[in-house]
Amino acid sequence: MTTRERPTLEAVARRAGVSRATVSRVVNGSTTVAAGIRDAVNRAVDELGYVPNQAARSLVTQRTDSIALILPETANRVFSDDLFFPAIIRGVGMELEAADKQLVLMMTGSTAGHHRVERYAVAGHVDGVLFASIHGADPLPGLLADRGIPVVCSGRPPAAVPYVDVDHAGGVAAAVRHLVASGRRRIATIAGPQDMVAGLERLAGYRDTLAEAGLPALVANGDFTRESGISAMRELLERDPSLDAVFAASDLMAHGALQTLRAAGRRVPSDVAVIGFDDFEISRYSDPPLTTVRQPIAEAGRVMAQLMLRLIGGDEEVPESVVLPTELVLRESA
Amino acid sequence: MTTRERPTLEAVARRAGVSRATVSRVVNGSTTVAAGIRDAVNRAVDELGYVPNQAARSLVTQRTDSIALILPETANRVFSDDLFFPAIIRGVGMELEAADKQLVLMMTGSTAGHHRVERYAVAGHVDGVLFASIHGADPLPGLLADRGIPVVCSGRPPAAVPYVDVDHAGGVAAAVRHLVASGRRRIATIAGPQDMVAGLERLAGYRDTLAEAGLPALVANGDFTRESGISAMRELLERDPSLDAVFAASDLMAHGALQTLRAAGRRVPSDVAVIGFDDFEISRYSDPPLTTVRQPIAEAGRVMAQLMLRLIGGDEEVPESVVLPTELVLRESA
DNA sequence: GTGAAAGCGCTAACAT
DNA sequence: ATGTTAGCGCTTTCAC
Repeated sequence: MTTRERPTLEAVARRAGVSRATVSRVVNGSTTVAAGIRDAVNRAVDELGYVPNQAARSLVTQRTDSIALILPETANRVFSDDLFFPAIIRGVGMELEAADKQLVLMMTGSTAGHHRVERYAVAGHVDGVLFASIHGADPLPGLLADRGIPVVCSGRPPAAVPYVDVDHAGGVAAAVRHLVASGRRRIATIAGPQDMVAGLERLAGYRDTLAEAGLPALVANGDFTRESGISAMRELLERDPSLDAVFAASDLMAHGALQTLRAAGRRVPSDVAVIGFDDFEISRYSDPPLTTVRQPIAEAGRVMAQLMLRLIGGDEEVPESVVLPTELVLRESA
Repeated sequence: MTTRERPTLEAVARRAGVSRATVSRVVNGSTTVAAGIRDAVNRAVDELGYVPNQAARSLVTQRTDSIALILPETANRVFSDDLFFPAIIRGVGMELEAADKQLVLMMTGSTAGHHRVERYAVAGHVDGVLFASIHGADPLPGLLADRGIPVVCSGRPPAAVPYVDVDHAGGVAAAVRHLVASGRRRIATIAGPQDMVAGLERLAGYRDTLAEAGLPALVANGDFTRESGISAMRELLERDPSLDAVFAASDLMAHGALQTLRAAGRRVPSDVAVIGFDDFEISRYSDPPLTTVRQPIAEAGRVMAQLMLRLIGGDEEVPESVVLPTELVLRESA
């Protein structure tokens, strides 16, 4: 390892024949420096390959210019073929890049991970914390907010912090109404995890819309994964062989349902209509292509990042919440 | 914003009636502190909710306990349905978590991003840098290494830095030999991008193994994406309608090829055998399920992280490279 | 417009 | 075993 000595402000100052203060001004783009001196300093910076030491700078400015995005899941879950996290990371990443902030990704499936994140944020490693999804009554967002750390959540959070969400109820209502309108009468659902806002609200939307139409509910539980979709669909077929439609709270579960239906000899959509939720790429390539509710996940990520930047910027007018629209996308499965 | 004052070492010391040095010792787990004092200090820490300021600590220790993982792609590419990056992130993440190091993910599709990363690393924000995949003769790994920053790459890098790779040639040879052994004689390939080691070596492996068997090569170019697989397969069918097998350098391209073949009325595997490379989940769910070369991507990530930890730890014996085995996984498509 | 000087909060010699 | 002291590299008043 070369472990070459990094040049300091001091070294640049000596080389340019000025004081440390002046070098600092030039490096930070202050306008009150004579052009000649500025050029001399810049030359010295280039020659020495000087880059400011971030720790020293943070120590005095109390800023790090980086933002954490917390994914409260294990790495296995975050980077499964569930494309929710990738999308939200993409959205947040684009926005932060534009603002020249560094994105620090943290996965916290374990309790130990949870603790690490808390310490990390409180230690001042980041200027703010974004939460990508929340399970149950996770205390972390509230804890950090109490510590004075700017926090923004995706999905309604258990604490009073700003959040961004999508219109689950509206999307589900559109899906279920579409099924009803096309003559389906035994409409089942495969619900998402009931410790997450997305799971809860999609199930509630299903129940409400069915009740509105005077139709009975039929619910099996899943956890958004394909495997859970496969087994939930089996359970549903067993409990009501006459069902003629199913709304799955995620595309992956809908995809699993498709497999179970095929294995059971049911045709989609003639025997059973299927609708998913997400509009991931998989829904275009499944057999048959999946009718689904599109939710703007990357957009939600962007908006989260925007809110965070405003919080950090000391903006007083930051909205408490932003809800983005969803949209039913019709394909062959329903 | 509560922006509550964070307690400092000084505050804890006053409260516990000891010196700052003693508090520092307790906080950092030094054993040379009397039990009574240690308890008093810990009590003060708890009461005040003290957490060490990371910037101050880094400034003196010259360590940050975080490691960057560079993904030299746009966010769109990293988190497409190409599961290469997720797998490597998972592997790296697990290993670093076990070592209590923080993983900092950075995507650098743009040139601007490239520059940001260089400054970030040189500014001492991280103790070392991992590269997840390299395009062409990317100068960044070499640049950072020259600066004295520990670097580990995935895939043979353009500079003399330690790297981890998988046995592309061996996997491809197994695939092509399997096709030859099952009687195929017009074996085409859909190659990966030729500015990446993985693309180059898989194509070379294809050419070598075919030459060995005395069969002619037929090559179309792709970029690992499904779309490129679709169009490359069209091109191949046009150039040689009699082809009876195709080896695609990625599962996604193989999946695209499957679609084109179906659209063209060819049956798989009876008319045309198809083999992919990756063994992503998609290969189990495609129609028909895909024979493919399994590469241990997550494992490669783990090994990268291990090498990095050893570099940082000052280990003299760090190997220059580690090559992991690949394996042909037989399914219905070939 | 530029320099001198005072810390930011912490760790690590060195004394005791 | 504990305290004293000297910085780590930078930004930022405050003088000039």
